Amino acid sequence: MSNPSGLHDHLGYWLRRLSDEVHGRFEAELALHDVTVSQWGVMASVFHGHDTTKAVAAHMDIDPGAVSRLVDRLAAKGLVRREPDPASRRTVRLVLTDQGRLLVPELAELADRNDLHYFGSLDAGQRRQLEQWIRRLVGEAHPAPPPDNP
Amino acid sequence: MSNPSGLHDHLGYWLRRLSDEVHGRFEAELALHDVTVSQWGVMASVFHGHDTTKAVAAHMDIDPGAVSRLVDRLAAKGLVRREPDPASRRTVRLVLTDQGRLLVPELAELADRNDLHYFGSLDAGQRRQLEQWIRRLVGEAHPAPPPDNP
DNA sequence: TGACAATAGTTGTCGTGACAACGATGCTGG
DNA sequence: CCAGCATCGTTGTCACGACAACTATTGTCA
Repeated sequence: MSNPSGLHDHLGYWLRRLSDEVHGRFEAELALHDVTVSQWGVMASVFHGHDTTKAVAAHMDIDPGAVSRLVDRLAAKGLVRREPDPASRRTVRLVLTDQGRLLVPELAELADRNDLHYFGSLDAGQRRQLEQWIRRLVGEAHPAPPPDNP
Repeated sequence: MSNPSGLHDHLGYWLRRLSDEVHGRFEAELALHDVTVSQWGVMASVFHGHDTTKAVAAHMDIDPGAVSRLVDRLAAKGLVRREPDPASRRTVRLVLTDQGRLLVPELAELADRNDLHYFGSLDAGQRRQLEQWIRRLVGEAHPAPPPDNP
């Protein structure tokens, strides 16, 4: 037995490895549309009704600061717009431009295909099992942060 | 059915999510020793005989450029040294300092515990199954780049 | 109501990793 | 032998995400 343990002895390493690969391939596909994976995440979030910096950050599980800068880049490409919220001057409403809205289904298609490309070799049951494990493990270690109750 | 698909509909998303969490918690543990996860990766690699920029990059599956900068930071902390290779002036030998070598087993211990913290709720069989799937999926999409045959 | 706390968003700074360009060195075949 | 190619390492540049500090606003409660 090799003491101390090495990189490859940890599931965490293989997890990152697979995650990076899936991400990397998707990134390459999206590049043809001049969009990154994270940027797609923002667009998809807004499309599905998470139209605020905070909401997008929560949905994507990343930092609001990161979202802010992602929106900067999407705005520069004319895919997303920031609009004032009539109800509060503190919040910013995120809106897809026409161009952006048209792009979303196309990119979602790519996302679906990418998922299938990587997990297609598992049968439906295995895939369900894998997803179930992952979703269970996610958050299991959380001290359960209370969700925003509006 | 919601057309188009959203973020959470993809296994790739949950994979990244779990990977980030495992990584994030480990990062916090390592921070007490003033080391990052990637930096630990380099130290562990060197400890186990991958004592070259290229070798470390291959072992960690990241860019050689990234390794170079990680070594910069580790060198600044006095954990790793760059030494000339007697056999070739083109290669750089990476060496753990005494301080660095002493740290490795301690950090490996943390890595082990972190893995257990996240995957400990799966029984041994499930854990084996999960690792087997992940390792199979990694590289399955590769066009199989020929490894360096020395 | 008016001070104080909480919240939304942005920005500064850091470490990371991909990709590409580059310089230095080593290798190989004519 | 040496011209040209391959390889190693480093560096420039970009996008990303964490954390923290800060501004502007909104909410609370005494």
